Amino acid sequence: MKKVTINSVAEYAGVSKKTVSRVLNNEPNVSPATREKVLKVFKELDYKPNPIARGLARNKSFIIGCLYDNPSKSYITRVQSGALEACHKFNYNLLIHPCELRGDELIHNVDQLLTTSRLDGLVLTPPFSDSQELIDFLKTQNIPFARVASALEDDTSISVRSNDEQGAYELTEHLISLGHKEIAFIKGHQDHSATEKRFSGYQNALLNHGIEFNEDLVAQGNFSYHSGADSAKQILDLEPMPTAVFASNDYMAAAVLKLATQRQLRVPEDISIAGFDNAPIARHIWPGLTTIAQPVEEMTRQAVEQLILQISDPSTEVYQKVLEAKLITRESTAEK
Amino acid sequence: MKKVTINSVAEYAGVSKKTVSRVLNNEPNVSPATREKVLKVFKELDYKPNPIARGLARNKSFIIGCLYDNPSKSYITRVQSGALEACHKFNYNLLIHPCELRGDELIHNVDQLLTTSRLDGLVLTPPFSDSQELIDFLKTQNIPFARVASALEDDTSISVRSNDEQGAYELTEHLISLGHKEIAFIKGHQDHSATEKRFSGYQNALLNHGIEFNEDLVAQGNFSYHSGADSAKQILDLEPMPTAVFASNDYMAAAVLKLATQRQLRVPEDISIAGFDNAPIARHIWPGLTTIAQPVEEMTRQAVEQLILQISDPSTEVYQKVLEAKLITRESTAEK
DNA sequence: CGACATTATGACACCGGTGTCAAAGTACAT
DNA sequence: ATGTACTTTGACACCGGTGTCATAATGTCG
Repeated sequence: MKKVTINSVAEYAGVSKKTVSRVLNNEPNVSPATREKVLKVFKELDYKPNPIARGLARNKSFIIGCLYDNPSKSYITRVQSGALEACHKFNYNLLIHPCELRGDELIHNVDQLLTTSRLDGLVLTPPFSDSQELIDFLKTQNIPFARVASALEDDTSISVRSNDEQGAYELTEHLISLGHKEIAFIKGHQDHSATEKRFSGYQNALLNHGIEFNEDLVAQGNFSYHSGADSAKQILDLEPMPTAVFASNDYMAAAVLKLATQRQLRVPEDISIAGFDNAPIARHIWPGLTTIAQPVEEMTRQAVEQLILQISDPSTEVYQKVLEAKLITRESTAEK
Repeated sequence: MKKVTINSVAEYAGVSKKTVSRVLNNEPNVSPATREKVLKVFKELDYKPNPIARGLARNKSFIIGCLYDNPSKSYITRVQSGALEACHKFNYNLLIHPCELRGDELIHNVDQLLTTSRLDGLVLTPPFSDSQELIDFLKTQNIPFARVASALEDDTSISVRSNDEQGAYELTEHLISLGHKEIAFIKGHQDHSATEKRFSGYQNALLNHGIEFNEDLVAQGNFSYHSGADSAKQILDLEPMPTAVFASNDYMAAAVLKLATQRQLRVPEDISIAGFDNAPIARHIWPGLTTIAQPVEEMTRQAVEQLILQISDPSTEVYQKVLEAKLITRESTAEK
């Protein structure tokens, strides 16, 4: 079986390569008769244009890269799923590239990625979307990129995030409205801008409701389940024990719930627990976790969609958007 | 800033394109002096070969595609992580492509994928690795592929799986050894070959220990948490209630645990629960789930590695391997 | 030192498309 | 019939590499 290329199609149809190319790309100035004829040959020969050849000619790959370094599997898959949705809408494909934020390796690693696969653009997810160093590098490389879920101020690059501060504020307010005053807080990873945002949401809610902020109630996590387990120990060992715990994501909240249950504490009767993200685990455990739903897929979908628009027309205005986060109450929080 | 291509390098170094190409690919027959000179120019101009051009000339993309349709996020990320490990070892990249098994769309969808991105090979994960239709199609397309975690017999394609039947057998035996006789079973998705394997492992263990198989104790799930919740209801409503439940994966087991806890049943005192896969959730909940650890990353890593070897040398012998599954006991199972 | 093998190098076609531009064809007004 | 504008088409260069093959340079040996 011989390969079907634009040349064989042209020969078979009795027209020039260029005319075939015109039909292929729906370009104008092809007579209906010719177009018809070529299309028929496409079918007959089952012609499939070679994307690599096209890529070479147009200097495009129709591939978007997705960078991440995140312990949460569900977060990653949600990001991927949103990105894929946008990609497929525009006939792009998605290449995934997990790598580590830390170390001088990062820039080199990304450079390597760009070298080995001509990506048309890059989606950055936290913590990369917060890395000024990486952003600067990508600008020098002149490669389009979009940032997801980053609070970092940079109005020259596409950014879609959700309102972390607002979300944390609402959740804290929810706990306060249930009568809680000693509300412990588990912080996220220091490299994520969301970490500080969520923390200030918590602090501001306390402030506005006349509750004094107590540093002893704050534990430093890093978004991983493991760090949540450590923080849980620290918090549940406090005397007096706080009546509520607000963890910066659901995995850490799940870790608190696990330890609490192990210690025969009743949740929410003895202690209320809340998370952030509305990860699947939040509803896979009992009691279900009160949390803040962050529209991860939607953020990524929009970011990638805008990225692709930016790629096709670099003069497109830079898109920056903040989506709403939403409180979801489940069984893990209750009146004090 | 002008683009640095093989031509500019050649000109600058005062040699021909071809010589530059030789240096680039570490081909022999280049004098040390020339090689040195060209390498120096690479550095000076910061030359990066264009992978697309190379791809066109060699008819290769250095990209592997990964196909999946799986409700388990952790499974997907584990698959990806194993695949990436192998890819990066050989300087390949990974393109992900979730799609649905059902419907005539599948073949068309995959065909589309192959058309829009010249993949060098494809990794199939369940249920695709079990789809004879897809396998046949890929063979006609002459595109190399490797199957992960599939019990489907096909010794002409690369396959790495774990011993599902053995794993299920051991787990069931574990429950029996704890004194359980009424052991409910939740089956997985019908399209996965692992589903039947795990089921027969369960049945054989019962048989070999003189316990009569009782069809009423079997519920049909599909590996999703949701289906686990439905099956859990069915099983926990049985009278008398079984003393143990073996779910075909950890998500479904977690659903059983959740419902049991909701109903104030004590696990494992009132009922033992076990899963399969050793997904993260198995240790993120309390009590931790007794389960079977399946080396998902390792399976995928080996599969992709072999796939790449196959790509570089089609005469390579077809690799087929069965890895061991391992029993992990946690707190969710105990003496009857 | 000449005959011959071996190594080093470059010219050129090629991979399969797209972009540019000129030429040919067609429509319509004068 | 002729001029003009517009549509349709193809020739050819080009994207940035690799493969083939001829030729030039070097090494080896009697």
